[in-house]
Amino acid sequence: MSMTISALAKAGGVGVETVRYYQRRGLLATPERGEGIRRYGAADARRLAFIRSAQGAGFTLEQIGELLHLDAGQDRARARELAAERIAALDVKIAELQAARGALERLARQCHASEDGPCPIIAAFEG
Amino acid sequence: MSMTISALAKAGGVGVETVRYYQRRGLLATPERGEGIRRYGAADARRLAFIRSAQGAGFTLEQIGELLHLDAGQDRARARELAAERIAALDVKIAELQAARGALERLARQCHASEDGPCPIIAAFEG
DNA sequence: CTTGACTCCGGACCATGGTACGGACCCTAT
DNA sequence: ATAGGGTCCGTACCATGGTCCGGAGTCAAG
Repeated sequence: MSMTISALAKAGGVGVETVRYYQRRGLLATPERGEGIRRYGAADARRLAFIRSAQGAGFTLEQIGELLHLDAGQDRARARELAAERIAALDVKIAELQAARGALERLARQCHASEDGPCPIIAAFEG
Repeated sequence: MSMTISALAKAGGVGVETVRYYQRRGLLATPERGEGIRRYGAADARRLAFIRSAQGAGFTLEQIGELLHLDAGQDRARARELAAERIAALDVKIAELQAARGALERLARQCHASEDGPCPIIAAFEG
């Protein structure tokens, strides 16, 4: 079960350059090249999936690096701490976005309702 | 009611350099300097507030520039279009963040519950 | 009328997360 | 064995949204 870098990239849904970038960042290992080309395995694919998944949860690559170096259970307290921080940050962000969404929707409706005078969408932000 | 650039920046809760950056981007006007220093007025402050506010709603500076050039009611259809696009994008983003939050919280609880074996927070992302 | 703070301006620099380039090498099918 | 694609690697570049720098000019208080 060994892949080339492009197979790994495809498996992770990223470009080859992105894999190489993650290697430079220390997020993915760079296997030895045994007289030829580097070969990647299932562990690399899982790690890449982890990175994309954690990224989807809003972790930065730096935080993901830390998570990765926590090395599966060695420091669960720290992992939980990072998770808690992230949850709090997500709560703030979600609330912000919901507020923005509500405001925008209200404005779009107002704009639709009155065809004359200044556009409420533009006017409203100025307050 | 005239301000210096730093008063304007302070009023908008940004740094002087940010004001100057917005001027370069064409988001804020650069008043004439009548034999001396540039002076800013309430209109500039409102415009700056608009920018920050729209930014809070997730618009990029480029989109804000477009909004601004729509010039208060000249093209309400386009303004509504931009708002609708933004609302849709916000919905997607909010859903993503909520999913991430749920997953993280579940994992943190699991991690707390079982002190041995691999840390679920780390293990889970690998799926 | 000098001193210290503020302003002006162009250009360089920063962080984040990649993406592209180019020459050398390797691998596989024909 | 040779053509084509894929890989390797360093380096440069990209977009976004700023942030800082240095030298010259300006302004207000003492």
